[in-house]
Formats: sequence, C-alpha cells, structure tokens
Amino acid sequence: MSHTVGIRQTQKLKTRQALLDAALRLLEHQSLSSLGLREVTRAVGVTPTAFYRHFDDTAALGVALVEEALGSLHGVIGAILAETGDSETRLDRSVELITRHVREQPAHFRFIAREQHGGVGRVREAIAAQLRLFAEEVAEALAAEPESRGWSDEDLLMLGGLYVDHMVITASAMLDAGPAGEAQVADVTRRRLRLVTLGRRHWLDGTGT
Amino acid sequence: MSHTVGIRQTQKLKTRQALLDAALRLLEHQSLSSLGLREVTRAVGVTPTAFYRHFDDTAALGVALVEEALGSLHGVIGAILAETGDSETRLDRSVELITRHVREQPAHFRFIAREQHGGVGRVREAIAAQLRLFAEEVAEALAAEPESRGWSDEDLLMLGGLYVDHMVITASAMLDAGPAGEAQVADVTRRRLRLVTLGRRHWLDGTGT
DNA sequence: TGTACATCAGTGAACGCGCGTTCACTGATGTAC
DNA sequence: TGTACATCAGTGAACGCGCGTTCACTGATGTAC
Repeated sequence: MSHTVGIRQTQKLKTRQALLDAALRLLEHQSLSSLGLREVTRAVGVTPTAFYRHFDDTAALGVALVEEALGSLHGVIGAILAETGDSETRLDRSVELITRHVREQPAHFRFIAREQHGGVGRVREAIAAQLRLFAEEVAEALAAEPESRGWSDEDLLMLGGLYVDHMVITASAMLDAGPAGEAQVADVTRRRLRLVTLGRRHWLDGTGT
Repeated sequence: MSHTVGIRQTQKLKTRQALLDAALRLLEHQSLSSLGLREVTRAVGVTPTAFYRHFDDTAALGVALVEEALGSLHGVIGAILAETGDSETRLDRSVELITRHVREQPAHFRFIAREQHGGVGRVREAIAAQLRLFAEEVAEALAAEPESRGWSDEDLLMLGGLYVDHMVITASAMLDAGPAGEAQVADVTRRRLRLVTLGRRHWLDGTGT
C-alpha cells in the first residue's frame, strides 16, 4: 500500500509536462502541423526517441494540450452566469473574466484559436468536443435563470453556443490586438453582448407568454 | 500597340493559376505552414524551381489565395443588405447566400477559416485586412437603412463586425458539418441572426429617440 | 517580311540539412522473497 | 534489511527521405531594325 507515487512516475510526469510546455511555447509562432517532434525534444533537452515514451506523435501531444487549455475552464463560465446582479454588471464581469484568462494564459488561447480549424483532425475534434460541452454547460446555466422562462432547450443551446463562440472570438481578437488594443476589444465585446442580451430579452415577444 | 496579351504571359498566368489551384486542393487536409513548395510543383507537373518565377515562397502564394477567395465577395453582402423585404426574408436570403457560396467554393472557405488564425503571419494579416474591409462595407450598408437612425458610426461598425464574424463562423460550421448537417447549421444561424436583429431593434430603447 | 539579338519561363543537377522512426542499449527504480 | 531479478524512461547511432534554395542552362517568345 506504500504508493508514494514513485520516483520513476514522478520523473516521467515531469518530462511529459516539460514536453507540453516546450511545445506550447513553440506553437506561439507556428501551427501544430508544422511542429517537429525533434524540435520539441531539443527544446526540452532529451533525445528524440524519448518523445515516444509519452506520445505516439505530435497530434497526440496536441490533444493533451487541448485538455490542458480547456479542461480547467469547465464550471468557470457557469459560475459567472450563476452570479446575481443586473445584466450590465454580469456582462462586465464576463468580459473581465475573459480578459484576465487571456492575459494570464495567452499561449493556451492562441493554441486553441489556431488549431480550432487547423490542419490536424484529431486536435480539431478534441477542441470541438470541448466547446460543445461548454455550450451545453452555458445552456444549462441559462435555463436556471428566470429570464429563460418559456425558452425551448433548442433555443437555449443556440444561445449557449452563441456565447461560447463569442468567447473564442473575443479571446483571439485580444491576442491579435495585444495589450494596447485590449481595452478596445473589451469595449466592442461588451457592446456586442449588450445587443445579444437585448435580443434575448425580446426573444419571446409576440409569442403570447 | 498590338498588345494581344502575348503567348508568353498567357502561359505564365496559366502556370500561376495551376499552382494556386493545386495548392488550394492540397490545403484541404493540411495548413499552409506545412505545405511544401515541392509538393505544389509536383502536383502541377513543373520543376520546383519554376515556383520562384511566380511566388517568393508559399506565404506569398497564401496571400494570393486570400485575394482569390475573398476579393470577389466585395459588394455581395452589401447587395443583400440593400434588398428590400421584411427582416425575416432578408435574413433567410443572407443564410441562403452563405450556404450557396460555401457549397460552391468549399476549399476557399476552408482555407480562410484555417488560416485566419494560422501559423503564417502575412496570410493572417491579409485575411484580417479583408474582413475589416467587409465589416466596414456592411456598416456602410446598414447606415443607409432607416432602422439605423440614431446609431453612432462606432455602433454600426460593431454590428457590421458582428455580422461578418457570424458569416465566418457559419461557413466553417457548415464545412465541419458536411452536406448532411448543413440544414441544421443554417437553422441555428437563422435563429442567431434573428436574435441579433431583435437586439438591434431595441438598441436605442431608453435613449430618448 | 526577314534577320539578329534580348528576354525570360521553365529545366535539371546538385547542395547541405533536419526530419520521423527503428533498434539494441544502459542504468536507476521497483518488486518478490 | 539484503539480494536477485524485472521493469522501463531515456540514450545514441543509424537509416532513408524529402525539403528549400543555388546555379548555369535551354529554347520558345518578343523586339528592333
């Protein structure tokens, strides 16, 4: 029962993480399909063959990066939406949240934006699956709000997807704009979300509810 | 004055177009940063060195593809928005237009979606410039509508950008969904646009206009 | 129209280089008794 | 606790291959007279 993780496993995980970190850094200026296995191992300081102890190929490493980038975000958006306050306040909080995450983890967001429609199928699918999950989580959180009375599940999912797509757009616009243009991107995003909120409020007008 | 284009120039343009066509086909399953110059010339049937008579490198070829893919769309969106009819009809027409273009030119749209945030800076910039232009054109067309009375230029540009971003999202969603899922993507897009239209209608509520 | 020269799109050989993958290996860590 | 064997993360040499780019070239097209 003395399972104190083990020196071997600890070291292996450390190398694996080093490979992921090095790859993420290299991917800031190129896309996954042109990332070389040797390039990554060289950056870490291990032999090319060591790579195979951790991943089958660079596509598998990419899938692991998707998990690392998006896995920790589950629940975060739902938590924001579950907050109280008027719509304007919550909207500001949402934009702040994205801004902060992008500022703290730019490489992760750049990777997701780049590979969402990139050349590696398995990675595209992994990202799509995570974003679909997000959309469903947001839809579920929206369903709990009084403003959603009378909304069909389908329409809630449509709105959830719209919010998620806007998160991605905003994140990648901020990366493109850099720190200097961050405030302007945040401003445009707030106005877009305000317009969506208005649309949401009048969605059922004339439906007789 | 006998400038009947010239055999030499005609042949050169033909080869250039063949390079563009071959590249576009190869780019359906990979991204530009991993596209090889030799791969393209091999597909066309010319020697690798012939490539340099037309482009400095694959990035330059990518920029030419951006022009080919988006250059012809200028005015098209404005024309749709300039049409008359109730908002629901025009919305249907817009979604039909995107659907048709994507079905007819899937490779071009896939290329744009893939390289919008891809690994090649010059191509990213070329796409961003074109999309910014589209947003401005849409904003201008919107400004001419009576529904836009009281709107600031800034808000019109925000709305134009929102429409353009949704075009791109829709196009890439349709490519991901394939012919089978096309109808469903069109349906969700229509509902999203309907929500945006509602928001637009109530944008100035409480402003005193 | 005919001739002599200039242009230039495409050729073909050659280069050095880094790639992904294989293989047998080493030596520290883990396990059974 | 000590010993003998098993495991396995990382090594290092080797392979065949396709890459981007250079260079001097060829021969059809274009131009000047």
